[in-house]
Amino acid sequence: MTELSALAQQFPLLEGLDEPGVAILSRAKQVTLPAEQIVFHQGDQCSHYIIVVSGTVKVMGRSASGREIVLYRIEQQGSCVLTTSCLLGGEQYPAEGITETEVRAFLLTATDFQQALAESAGLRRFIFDSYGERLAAMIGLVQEIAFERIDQRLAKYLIDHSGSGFVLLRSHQDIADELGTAREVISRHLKALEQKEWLALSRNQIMFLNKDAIRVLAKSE
Amino acid sequence: MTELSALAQQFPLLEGLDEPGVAILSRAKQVTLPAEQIVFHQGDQCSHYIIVVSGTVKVMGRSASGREIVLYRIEQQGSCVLTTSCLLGGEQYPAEGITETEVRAFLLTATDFQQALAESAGLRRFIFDSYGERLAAMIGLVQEIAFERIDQRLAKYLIDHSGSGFVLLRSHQDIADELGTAREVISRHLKALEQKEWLALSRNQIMFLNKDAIRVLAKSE
DNA sequence: TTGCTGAATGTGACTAAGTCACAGAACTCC
DNA sequence: GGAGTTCTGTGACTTAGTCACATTCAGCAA
Repeated sequence: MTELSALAQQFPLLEGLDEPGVAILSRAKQVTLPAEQIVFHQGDQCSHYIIVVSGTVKVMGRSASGREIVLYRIEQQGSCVLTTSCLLGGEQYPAEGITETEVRAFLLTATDFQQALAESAGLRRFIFDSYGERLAAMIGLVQEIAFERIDQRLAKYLIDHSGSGFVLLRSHQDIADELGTAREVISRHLKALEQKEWLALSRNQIMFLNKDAIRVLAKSE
Repeated sequence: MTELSALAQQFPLLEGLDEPGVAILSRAKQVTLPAEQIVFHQGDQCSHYIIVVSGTVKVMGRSASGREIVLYRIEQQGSCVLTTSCLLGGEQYPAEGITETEVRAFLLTATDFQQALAESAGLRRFIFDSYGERLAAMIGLVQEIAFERIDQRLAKYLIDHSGSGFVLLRSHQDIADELGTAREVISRHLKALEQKEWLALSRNQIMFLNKDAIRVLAKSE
């Protein structure tokens, strides 16, 4: 319980959480996972419900031919997972989860999870919100893949993953895996942007020369 | 209430539903929508939670250039919607819903919906299950679009939408809109299948000559 | 029956994306 | 400073998507 209250500072969910919710969370197992750790495989049975306290978990799909695509991220400060559907439906994970950073998380058993849904309005709300965000994001992703051009999606990626910086340290393969396409495709588009003098490329590094132009490309095309 | 019990026969959810659940559903507005009716637009605010009793609602996205893709269907006998996330988060629909057949449905207000979550284990279970199925289906769809070839997806479509019959009445445009691609692409692939003598094509009609071959194509390729 | 109209389908030419098979560069670690 | 690994570049080719039409078909009206 002291540990819980230590967490509260960095974990807004806990602040003002109702009594039953606190009780359930204090029963939960707390785990710390190192970076690059596989949290669940495609095809695994789910056994626990995960609430991420800090760090990020990347959820991705993999094709037979070895291509990958990032479906979404379970982000720092609170979101949760598709564990839900598996847990309740007893189904298998349709995707793979990998920590990107060190991750601290709560693990709830199926029973505790059901109880959380039944008894804690706060947790219920939290779980539903995460679920909803995820579904909306997936709908957006489907439309992006189906309708948008790679150069625009690439621009969006560059903007989203560079924050306010002017250098992005990432290999072409990393980017291809995020967007669900082939490395060559990314290499060629990056090269085209370099020829426009919007970027400067070197091994594992992309430097922005004209970030505004990229930003415009990311918006509408 | 008499009306409710009349529904119970065809609507498994009601059978054995707990007391609070029945109370909430009996307060719900029941509506009947004609076929081809728009249920919600992309960008609409959500105001109600929908539970479909009979008929199907098709949920689809639309691109700037006019292409469409079917995200999923809200099916006969019970499933529900992404209304959930909008309702709770006060967000907008990221997609468009259209009835494919005449549809009978319950509409719950946001308040009743919250109450259903809090008080009825049966409804909560129902809502969560639908949610989970949907999310899993969307994850599958992302991977299908990102990784699978059109001919395989087309074959899958033909098999899934023809049931046990040997004729499918559908235009090429309809199929393209379902799969999120262009009509010409579908026309060409269908023609290729006709040349293999697996199909016979005529206006608005596809006849199977070798359904097993199509079935094989749908599986692995 | 004929002719009109709108919807559905066919086709060629072209651009974009994805695959395959390498070649070459750049880093890491003895 | 090699050796091995990872990353990037490139050409040739297949598949998918776009564009601009031509053609065909069904239904209806004259």
